[in-house]
Amino acid sequence: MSDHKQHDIYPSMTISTEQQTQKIAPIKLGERLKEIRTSLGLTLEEASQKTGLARSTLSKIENEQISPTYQAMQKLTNGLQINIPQLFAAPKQVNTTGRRDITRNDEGKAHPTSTYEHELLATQLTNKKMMPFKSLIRARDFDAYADWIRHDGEEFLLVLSGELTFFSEYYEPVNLSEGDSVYYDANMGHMLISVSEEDASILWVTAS
Amino acid sequence: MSDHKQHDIYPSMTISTEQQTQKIAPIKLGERLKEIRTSLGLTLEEASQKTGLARSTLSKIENEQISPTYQAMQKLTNGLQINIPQLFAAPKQVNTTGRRDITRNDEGKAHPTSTYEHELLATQLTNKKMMPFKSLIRARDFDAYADWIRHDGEEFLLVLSGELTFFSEYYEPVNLSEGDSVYYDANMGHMLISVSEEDASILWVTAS
DNA sequence: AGAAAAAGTTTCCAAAAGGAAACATTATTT
DNA sequence: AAATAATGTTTCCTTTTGGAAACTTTTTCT
Repeated sequence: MSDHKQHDIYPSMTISTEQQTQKIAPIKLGERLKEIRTSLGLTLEEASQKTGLARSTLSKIENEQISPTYQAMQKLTNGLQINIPQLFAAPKQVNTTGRRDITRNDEGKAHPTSTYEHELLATQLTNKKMMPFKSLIRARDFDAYADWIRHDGEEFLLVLSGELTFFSEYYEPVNLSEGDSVYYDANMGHMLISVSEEDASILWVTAS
Repeated sequence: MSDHKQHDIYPSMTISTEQQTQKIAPIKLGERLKEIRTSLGLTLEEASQKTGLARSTLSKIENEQISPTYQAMQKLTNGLQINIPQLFAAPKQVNTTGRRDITRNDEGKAHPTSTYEHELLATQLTNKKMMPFKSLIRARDFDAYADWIRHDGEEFLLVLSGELTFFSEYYEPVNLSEGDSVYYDANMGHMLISVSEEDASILWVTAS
């Protein structure tokens, strides 16, 4: 399946693709190292023994007098039991807080396709970890789909009404009724087909 | 609110805490750099201009003949528009695939508390990005809670039946009816109270 | 307070990194 | 296929790093 096609069938992806890019501060390495060392309660001498770097070298790094080589940085991370991103990541992650977005029943952002009728929820918020939406499953037949739907991340769905069949690449098809739910890896091919009289309605939440 | 108390009230956290630790391979820096450079379609000369590092230096780094200094690595990441973790992270993240967990209606894992009656979903799967559960809101009063509920991550909830009031630290209380949904940062204090005759039932999905 | 010990900084030098240019290899053009 | 251009590697040399030890500052003990 081409990427283009995938977007046609699975428009939500363009939205759920909001990547939570790890905030990486171009931090002062020296300061950071000193923070780490002192928070571990280590003296330069102790850190020296743990890392195999000379006491003097550590001092110079902490005071930004030299720029350590990758080799030295590896000794640091190994010796102090931290990973490299930690060395650069600012200690406190930018924990977003205080955001809230209410979506009233049926007042989501419509996004119809040939197979699903999506209603995107919480569209006022960007940079979310999850992308929730309700969908009406229009597809009634396997052939409605060109190919498996496949995309990054994990997906959870809950049947709100009606009945449907959940097809997936590595499992037997399974019928789901109101109240049933599935959690699955979205890069495993999957597709849904309504089997009740009315089109089945589901809640879908994606995270990648 | 003490952490301990929070866990009493909010048992799901112990589960949703499954942290997706970023897999970090102690990778061969040279190989990785070459991968990045070629994938950008750059020659050593072009990369040299973008980064400000000599062509010869880049060559030596790629062939593991020298261990670049932090300074050099900063020039690399700036010039090639990547972030430092990217330089170390193995290119292909361990994309789990093929997992699937069905939870039939009312067959989740019960987890009652004084204020909520949780039914955890998809409990067969570990290391999930999201933690879904249905909850019956038993609380009828503000006082049922010792304090705001607050925890890491983001939360999405959809009212399945009944009516409830959503209290949060920075917003006016708001009433939610069947079909309404909210997305919010979970480290903003929050709590729910049923206001319909029957206890309200909701679907909750947490991601951190 | 003074002595002793511990922690941190600076100096000095050997070892390694980084750059300019020569050299080698691969692709492109005539 | 030879000539040319482009890309990548190696050499040579300067600059910087990293370590041992001297030195300074801070803490602890008498």
